[in-house]
Amino acid sequence: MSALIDCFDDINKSAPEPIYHQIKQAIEDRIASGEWRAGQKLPSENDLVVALDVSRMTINRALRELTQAGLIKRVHGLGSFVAEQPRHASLIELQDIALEIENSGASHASKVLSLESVYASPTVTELMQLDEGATLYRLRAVHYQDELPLQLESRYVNPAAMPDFINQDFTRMTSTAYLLQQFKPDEMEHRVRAILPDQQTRELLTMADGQPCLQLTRRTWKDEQVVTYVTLTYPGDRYELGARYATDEYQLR
Amino acid sequence: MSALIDCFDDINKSAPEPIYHQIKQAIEDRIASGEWRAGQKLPSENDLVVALDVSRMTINRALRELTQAGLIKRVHGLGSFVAEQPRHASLIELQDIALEIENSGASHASKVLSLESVYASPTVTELMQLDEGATLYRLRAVHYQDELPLQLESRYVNPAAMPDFINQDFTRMTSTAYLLQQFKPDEMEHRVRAILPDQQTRELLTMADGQPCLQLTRRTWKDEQVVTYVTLTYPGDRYELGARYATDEYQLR
DNA sequence: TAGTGGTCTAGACCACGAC
DNA sequence: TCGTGGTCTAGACCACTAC
Repeated sequence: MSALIDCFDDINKSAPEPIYHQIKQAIEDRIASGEWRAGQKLPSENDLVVALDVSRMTINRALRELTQAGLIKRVHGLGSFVAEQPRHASLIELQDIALEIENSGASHASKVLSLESVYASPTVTELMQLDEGATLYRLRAVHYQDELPLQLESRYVNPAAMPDFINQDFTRMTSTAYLLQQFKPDEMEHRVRAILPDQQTRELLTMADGQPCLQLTRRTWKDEQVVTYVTLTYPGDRYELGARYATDEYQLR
Repeated sequence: MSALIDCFDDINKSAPEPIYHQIKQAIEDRIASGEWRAGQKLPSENDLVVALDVSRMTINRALRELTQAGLIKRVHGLGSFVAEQPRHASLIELQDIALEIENSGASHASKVLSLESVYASPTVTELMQLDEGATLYRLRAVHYQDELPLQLESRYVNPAAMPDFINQDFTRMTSTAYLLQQFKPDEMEHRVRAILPDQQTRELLTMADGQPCLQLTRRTWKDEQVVTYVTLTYPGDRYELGARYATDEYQLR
């Protein structure tokens, strides 16, 4: 067990970051990197108390929150284990389309249709809580899964929050990857609809006549400000959104 | 402040239910009942320590988890407050369609098309993790918003988990309300698609030709067992799914 | 019986917000 | 300055699991 514990050298008790948070992060990293595999037993709370020289309550909080996040499973009397299935929850998580496609074993490519500065329409002004006459960055792009178009992205970005957005090369990195690297949203809103695409959308997604699209719109906030408003349109016969999770983490009504 | 606190008489330290959980429940109840309104200040942790005669760590855990659940907001140095907007998150929460419709100010009605015991098809057998040749309860119903059909419900229920399901009168209570009253799911899975409805579905939902449907399928687990598998089909032009939430509560990747 | 996690206590120090 | 929440400690008792 000591080999598992040695790697916690990076806990710094005098850092501004709370200790329980450092512990969570360290464990998350080890699971994400594959160093700790699904089903593997974690060090016990007492092991960690000794190894890290912190109180058991602190360890307990870190492990409890990891359980709530679905990363580990705990069994009373037995121990803590890396969770079997990392839940896939694209409905409620921000996931980079490129990663999503590549994780499924396919190859991702994208084509930027336009990246420009535009005046906000009244609708967008309201949705993004802007002042009248504001300018916005607008990106339109198509994402391909193995040569087949899978997603049409139409994104507005608030220049006040992301001034460099317009200078990026989004053929090299997706807009989602760029934005996630720039900020962590405080709040998100998702809406999902079934629509009939207009002719342009149908052509961009190479869809047959009469086929429906799944359309997801998302707004994200940072510091009470709408940073980005994006509409993602998918061919109905090639894509579905999904989410699976333990219900402890959510409020039922 | 004492008036706020008096109502916590129902905390029982020797009950099997953990104290922090009883406190959470008591506060949830008061918010749900409207007794505590949005924006209202809660008693401070120290107030509650004195009033309930429990340790501050216990109070803190209850309030912290309520914060994670989005029911209250806490401001360092200021206090705890009932959250402004009860998030609407029908994408990730189980919500009774009748309540959802009535909360929007419309009237709800439903028609039961069939409620019967059937042999599980191979597909359903796999989706519900059953043994071959198992029998299931199946409910088909249409839900109306102000006379206009809004949802077609096609539900399979595991009789091993819910033996009395087939004896209920689902014209008086929705299946969701019944099931939520019977159990709290451990785990849920959602999938969302855009589809073209078949003719029967189109007629049941009184939809125009060529219009798409939004289709949500959901499986819920209790004790490692699939309890119910439901397909909810909505007219694409009359319904959208939505969710808004603080991102603290979720894992980003 | 020994090891595990679940919960709880009674203190403590600190940073933040309002005054 | 005072009251607030954020975090942490060093113990404790208990229930569960495996042996």
